[in-house]
Order: sequence, then structure tokens, then C-alpha cells
Amino acid sequence: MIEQQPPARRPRHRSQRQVEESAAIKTEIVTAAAAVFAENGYARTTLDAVAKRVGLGRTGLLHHFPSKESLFHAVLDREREPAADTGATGVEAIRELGALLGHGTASLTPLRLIHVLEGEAIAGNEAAARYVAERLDEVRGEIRSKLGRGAGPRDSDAVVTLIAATVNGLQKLWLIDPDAPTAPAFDLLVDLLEARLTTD
Amino acid sequence: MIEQQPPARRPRHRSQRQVEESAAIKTEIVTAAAAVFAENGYARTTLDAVAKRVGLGRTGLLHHFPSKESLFHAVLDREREPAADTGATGVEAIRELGALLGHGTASLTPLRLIHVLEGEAIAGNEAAARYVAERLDEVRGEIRSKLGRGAGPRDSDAVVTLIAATVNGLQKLWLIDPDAPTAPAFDLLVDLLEARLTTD
DNA sequence: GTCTATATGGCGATAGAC
DNA sequence: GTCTATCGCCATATAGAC
Repeated sequence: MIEQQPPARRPRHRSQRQVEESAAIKTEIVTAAAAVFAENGYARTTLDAVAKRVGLGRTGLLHHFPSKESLFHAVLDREREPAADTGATGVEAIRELGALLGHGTASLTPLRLIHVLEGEAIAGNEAAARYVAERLDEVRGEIRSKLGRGAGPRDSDAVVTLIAATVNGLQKLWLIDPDAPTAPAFDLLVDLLEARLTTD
Repeated sequence: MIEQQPPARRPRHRSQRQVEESAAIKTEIVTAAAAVFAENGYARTTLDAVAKRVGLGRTGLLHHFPSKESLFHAVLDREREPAADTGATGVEAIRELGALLGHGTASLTPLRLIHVLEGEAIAGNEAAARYVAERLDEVRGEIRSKLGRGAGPRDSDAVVTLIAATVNGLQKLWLIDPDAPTAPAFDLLVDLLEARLTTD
């Protein structure tokens, strides 16, 4: 790297078009990989299965991601969508978390992936453990900030932990038994919290 | 070791002692397998790892359990300990569920195994899915019966679901982050439920 | 201890875009 | 012609089963 860095313009080797196509197919691969990991877990996922889903051979896939682990990391890196902030405050903001329970079928794959990853984390998958720990901190911070804008309870740590764990538990329950009344259960929790926070 | 085989008189069927020893080692194997499955999940668990833990070779292990799956099923079949019934009623009985949160280090392996199995179930492991579904029914029934002996709320399905999901979520949270205030969170839930059930 | 199945990962070759 | 994307083939490793 002695030559002056990317000076003025240096297309030279790869055209803009190539770069875009490469990025596009990488995105496609990561999307497919996320689905396959969600359906089978890490260990049981084969590169062939992922490649087939995007219409590639195994080697074609390995050109973009040199190893299974690198692909896994790419999936993890992309799986961080900051939840939309509706601006609601206090308990009402918490009530909106009910939307995360999974009843929107569109969100099935990412939800499944998260819970599979949490299982992998408990089973000793280091990369999954790191991702899960980071995500847990984000979720708790989010809940805390939502709560903080409304009535501020004293035992906020317990409240945050209770909400985070309950949402997660209800999500998992729904994945295992879609007929379970998870929405009423969450509504009940919010009602209970509301009664507590407003009488304080 | 050329000595005549067991010709002289061969117990013919299998002595009582042999049967007992076989049962004992099988128990030992299942215990070891449960630990290894809990630490690594199903796919990443090797028969060698299980065999080594009980001081056997892979062949020796396969003599008692002809396949990895048969061993897995044996682990699942044994993993059903009817929780002790203390005779408490209503909310107090629920409060006792806090003991299931995992802070007793002795219960780390079974707790971890359960959550790993739930992850496997979501990831499409059929045997794990069956076990998890059955266990979920047991847990819900248990909570329902505990609650039923005390004050009987109208929305009992939601209450049962809420309790089951929260305990499970807190357990998982504790496995991922042992520093999380899971006990206070559970106490908070019980307090909230108590207030609701007593004012009804 | 051996056999077999399967999965990862690398090497070489080919087709196509600029 | 050079670089990229893809494929076919193989070498290695590892696990399950007998």
C-alpha cells in the first residue's frame, strides 16, 4: 500500500456494474442462508442447501463467502434491524411490543432464526453466543428507554427483565405451539403492569 | 486369553447380575449423553465424546445403544421428572415455580438440555419437537392445577400461558446472562398476579 | 479397526464482461 | 487480454455403523 490510496478515480479493475451485481448476489445468498439456518440450525445446514436455494453450485457460493463460518457471520451481521420507533411512551410503548410476538407470518423466518440462534448459543456456538448477547443488550436498552419516557418505576431492572423474558418466552411458545393464546397472555401482562405503574 | 470361552456352563440366559450391570451402565451412559447433548446440541454431539465420558470406546457404547438416535431417545425418555408437589395453593404455588429459574447450580445440565432441545425443536428436529410439545403440555397442566386450587380467574388460559412463557423466558435469559435479575423479575410477576387475583 | 457416507474447502478450467 | 463468476473434480476430515 505504498502507492497513494484510491486517488481521484480508480475504477480500473472492477466496473461499477460488477460491484453492484456482486453485492446483489451476496445479499441474495445471505437471505437464503438465513432461511436455511433458521430451518435447520447451524450444524445441520449444508452449503449445498444454501447454494441450491439461490441457484448456484457449492463452489459458486464459496467464491463469495470463503467458508461456512464467514457466511454465518454475514447472516448475523445483517440480522440487526433497529425496530421502528413509533414514539409511544410508557406502558403504551410496551404494548406495541406485542407486535413482536410473531403473528405476522412475514416475520416467521427472522423470528425462527433468532430462537434457533439462542439455542445454538446455549449449546456452545461462540459466534451465536456473541450475537445473542449483543442483541439482548439492545433489546433491554430499547425497553428501558421506552419505559423511561413514561412513568418511571423504581424497580425498573426487574420490569425490563420481566418484559424482555416474557416477550421472548411467548415468541418461543408460539413457535412451538401456534395455537397458544400468546396475544392475550401478553395483553394481560401489560394490563398488570399498567395497573402497577399508574397506582404508584 | 486363549482359555476356553464361556463354554463350561454358560448362564444361558443372562444372570441377574449381568442384567443389573447392563442397566447400571445404561443409566450412566444416558446421564453422560444428556450432559454432552446439553453442552453441544444434537448435531455437534459425537458418540466418541459420550463414550469417552463414561470410559468406553465407541463400539462399547454402540453395544448398549445401537444408534445415535436411539441414545437420544433414551435421554429424552428419562428427562421427565414429575416436579415435587409441595401442596401449596393458588398464587403461592406459582411463587414456588421460582425455584425452576435455575439458580441451583445442581440443575444446570437439565435446564440447559431443555433449552437446547427447544432450539433443536424449532430447528426441525422431529424427536426433540415431540418431546418439547409433550413437556409443554405437562407444564401447562401443572400450572393450571396449581392455580385451580386457589382463586380461579376467568382468563385462566392467558394466565397459564403467561406464567409458562415467563418462566421459560427467564430461564433462557439466565442461561445467556447469569447476571440478569431473573429472580426479582419473577417475584414482580407473582406480585402483579397476586394483586389481580385477590382484587377480583 | 474398517467401511461408508457426507461435508468442507481448494485446484483447475471455462465462459463471459469490459 | 484481463478479471470475475461459475462449475466439475478431488483431497481431507469426520462421524456413524458394523
